[in-house]
Amino acid sequence: MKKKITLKQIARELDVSISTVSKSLRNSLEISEDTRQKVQAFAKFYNYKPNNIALSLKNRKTKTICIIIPEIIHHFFTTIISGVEHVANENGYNVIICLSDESFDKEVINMEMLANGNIDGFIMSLSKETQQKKDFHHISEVINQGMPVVMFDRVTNDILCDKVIINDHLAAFNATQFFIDKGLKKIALITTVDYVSVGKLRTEGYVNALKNNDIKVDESLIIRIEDTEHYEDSIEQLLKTKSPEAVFAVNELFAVTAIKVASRLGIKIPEELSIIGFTDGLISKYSSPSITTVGQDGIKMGAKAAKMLIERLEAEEIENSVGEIEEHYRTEVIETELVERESTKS
Amino acid sequence: MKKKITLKQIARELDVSISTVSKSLRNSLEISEDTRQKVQAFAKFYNYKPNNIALSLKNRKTKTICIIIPEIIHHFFTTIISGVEHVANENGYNVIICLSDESFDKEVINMEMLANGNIDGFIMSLSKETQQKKDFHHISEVINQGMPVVMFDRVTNDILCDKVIINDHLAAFNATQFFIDKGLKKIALITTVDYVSVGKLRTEGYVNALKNNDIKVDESLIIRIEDTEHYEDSIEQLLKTKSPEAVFAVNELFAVTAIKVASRLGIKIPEELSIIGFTDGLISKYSSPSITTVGQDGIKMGAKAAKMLIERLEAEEIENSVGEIEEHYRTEVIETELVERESTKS
DNA sequence: TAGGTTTACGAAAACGTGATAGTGTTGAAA
DNA sequence: TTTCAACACTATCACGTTTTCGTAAACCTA
Repeated sequence: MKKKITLKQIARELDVSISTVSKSLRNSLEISEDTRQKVQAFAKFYNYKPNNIALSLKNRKTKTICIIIPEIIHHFFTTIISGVEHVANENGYNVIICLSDESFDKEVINMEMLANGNIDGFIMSLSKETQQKKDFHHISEVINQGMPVVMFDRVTNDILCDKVIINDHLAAFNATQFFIDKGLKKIALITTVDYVSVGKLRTEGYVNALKNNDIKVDESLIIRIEDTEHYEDSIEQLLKTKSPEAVFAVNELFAVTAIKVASRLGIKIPEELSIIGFTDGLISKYSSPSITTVGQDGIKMGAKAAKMLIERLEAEEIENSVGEIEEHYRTEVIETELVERESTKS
Repeated sequence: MKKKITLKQIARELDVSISTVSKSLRNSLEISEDTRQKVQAFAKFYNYKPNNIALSLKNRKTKTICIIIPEIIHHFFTTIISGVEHVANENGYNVIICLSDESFDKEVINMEMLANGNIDGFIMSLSKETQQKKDFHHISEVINQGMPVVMFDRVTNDILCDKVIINDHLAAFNATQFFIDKGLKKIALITTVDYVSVGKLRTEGYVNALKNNDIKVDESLIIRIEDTEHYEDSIEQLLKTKSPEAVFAVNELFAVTAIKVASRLGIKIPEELSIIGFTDGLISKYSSPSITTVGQDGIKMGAKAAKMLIERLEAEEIENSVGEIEEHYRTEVIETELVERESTKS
């Protein structure tokens, strides 16, 4: 077992100073051709590679970014990671992932931990608990220390920073309008409780679409699901007692569950019931019937977020030498599109 | 914007030495009660937290581990991450993820990059390309430098290290035997090309189960799918021309595709065709009919791998002070179980 | 040959921390 | 009065880099 070699060891071995070794390896003109070659050959032979931690300490940057997500066993977040990772790697950055497990405390601990030098910036989506508590001090603190943060999907207006979102409101509006255009009026909504920002926005989009078409909003057609809940029964109740013509579900799981329940009840899809879900994941694609869904491109979203973060990081470097910091935060909107499949009439 | 404060700044501010500050904060008895309190109050007020990078440099360990996976948009690997992350966090470790995208080069680059001080150890599953090339020099090099590696799922015998696997052979054997016990004999296999280690093992398990029951292995009932391939047609061909009674697929996607094709062809499941997949992911669960599958507990597997790695890291610390290193590598086998659902007769 | 310039290298500081080894003052025991 | 210990703190080093500054020696110029 041969441990990694350091500049110091090379210096001792070749009987020159550490500076000389360092300069030789960086091809400084200060060093004679002779010495340079000697050092480089030696370094190559012993497979010298600079220690990244030492470099991080010296340069005050780690070339590592952290992405905090509420859940990883969730196709959407997986695609986000994929997008982030790709862009990060292209720019020489590593990615640390942290899972908040939808918990406020874990989110705080992770951020505080990593903010102490480990990383250069954060990309994050808020946990449910954080959104519920509306406590964002850990985020503002980090930003205050000069570390850039980019939020995506589940964001908040209480924090000023770069953001990447989809237009949840519009997407839900369009999905609902899609039903209406097909002549369907009794449209049910399966959504989350209101503190989940995207759930709330999607609910609003649904409501507005109905209002816009002079359709009365029937609260009994709307079910709001708490996360822990066993929601299959609620959906069954809805389909049985209300027999809606269409169901708009704010995520994949709700949509596929609606399909399961419907087929158990002998309701034909899409003839008797049309269904649109949210998030174009594997489930929607491989379910039978496959599910028409609002596609949100996680890869694009993750890539955008990473790009914004890295741009800010590189900009910082210049600013640091120049002087004043330009704090102009942007909010990027990623477009959605309705992916039509078998769960809706064509 | 107030940047993070350092020991040095506190020292200057309070007009004491850096050592005094450091010791005060670590509650050293060398420092008077008075000074200690003063320093601690000041540090708390300015929210002092030690810089992790500096600590890493000093202690020669980063409390960070890296997990390299071939793909993230894949439920199994996602559960692995989840398992690793959980155990890592419990033990105060951070997790860096790297995606090899099934590419040998990316795997090498990632490892070489991070091996230079960034992390304390690796958890990895080989990329397809690496398995194909059978080139593992990057891994042995890292191990040679004294950095522990734990391999999971896609492993190789060419490298000596800790491993976590499932008994792919036995799992496939049992799944096939399950069909046979139901009186099915014409059993098709949808598998991967042979260089994917797990694919190969599962194929062998299938073959052995047949042989064990004196059923002739019919090569025309076996299709081997290259990753890039558009495999839907091959499956359709198989079902149409061979009309098997059962299909054993070595992953979820192959299984669900077989179901799609079968229902398009009007083949009734499970009456005319039984299907068993591999990996108990969301697709198997939410497909209609839902898919009977060989469940491999990714969370348990990831957790085990993380535990093995961390144990080795903590052991190293002791060894370093004691002397000789005990290199006794273990291979843990995670049990699988058949999750029966609608795609097989009960 | 004195003065200046180039060449080729080394010393030291800095990044932030923690451990080890000192140091000066005080008070008490011999 | 001397000696020694206890106390409360400081100096220094080390981790591995890079970079700035300094400086011998060699060379050139007038």
